[in-house]
Amino acid sequence: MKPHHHHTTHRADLPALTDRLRQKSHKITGARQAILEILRHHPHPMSNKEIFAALPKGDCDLVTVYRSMHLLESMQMVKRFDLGDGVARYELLAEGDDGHHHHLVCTRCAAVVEIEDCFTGELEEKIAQRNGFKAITHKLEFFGICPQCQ
Amino acid sequence: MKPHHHHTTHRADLPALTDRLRQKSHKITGARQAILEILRHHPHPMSNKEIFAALPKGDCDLVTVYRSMHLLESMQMVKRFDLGDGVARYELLAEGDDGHHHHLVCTRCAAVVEIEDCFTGELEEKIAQRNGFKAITHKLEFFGICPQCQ
DNA sequence: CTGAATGCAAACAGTTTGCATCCCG
DNA sequence: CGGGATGCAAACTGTTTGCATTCAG
Repeated sequence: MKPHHHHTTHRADLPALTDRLRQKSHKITGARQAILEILRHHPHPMSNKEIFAALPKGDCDLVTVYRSMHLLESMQMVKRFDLGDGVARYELLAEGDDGHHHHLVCTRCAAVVEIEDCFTGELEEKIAQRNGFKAITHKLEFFGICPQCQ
Repeated sequence: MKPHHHHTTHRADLPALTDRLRQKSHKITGARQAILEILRHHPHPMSNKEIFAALPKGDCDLVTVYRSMHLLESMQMVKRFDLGDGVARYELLAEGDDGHHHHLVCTRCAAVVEIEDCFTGELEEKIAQRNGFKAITHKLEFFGICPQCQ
């Protein structure tokens, strides 16, 4: 039985992460290390502003967070999620992980639960064929009221 | 066999639409009629700016479009969709229709196809129970490359 | 006539960009 | 030392708000 990925995937150590930067000849800067360190300790999607706020005070500029997240996304070291407000949020990806999973978001308190379940590939294939589309992907997020807020 | 809803649902005539405004004692203004008329003739989700652009020149202010769409959404006369960019888009709803359907969006040309299929309610129930959430809903959108763009 | 609806200007939030300076490799 | 990375200011987009004016009922 293949071990569950789950949140252990977020626990790659910092050297392993910076190595991935080095391999693509990007510089290992203080800002990037600090950002990766934040993401490593945070299992749920974080917005740029949240990352910035979590950073040791004045560690880098908010703009640098934006630029870093773009870089990390293009390297597939993080995955971007849209949770319905117009705010980009990111989660660290394990190497080789495509990060395909979904979230269950409380509409009252914004608590987030990771969801591994998904519908079968058949549905996607059917939709692709019927409409002649290729390379189909999907975005799926669940919303509801969490136990605490009920 | 129940007749397919599909886009015929968008074809309610203007008087029927304005009646729904009247019933809730909202005023039937030129701007609102013009906006409803645009939506009626447009089967796919439209952004505020697109609606504004489609309006007979200078028919109303962009701000009025925003305010009108909020009103129509609160009355459940339109449904809001998020297609992944941070832009709100709206589709007219038939009376009593909850508008639950999804879209298949071309990532090259932004063409949109309405999708009626969805996964079974079982999945949602399972997720609700497992996590103790209530009143679960979901947002689901498909992305791919349309026949023309391939 | 009266409150709801509108137009206009301005504020806001999230994000991107230009440019001079800085610092990793 | 050189080019990528950063900070700062400013632009940009989508959206919201305040306020005086207008108009549907």
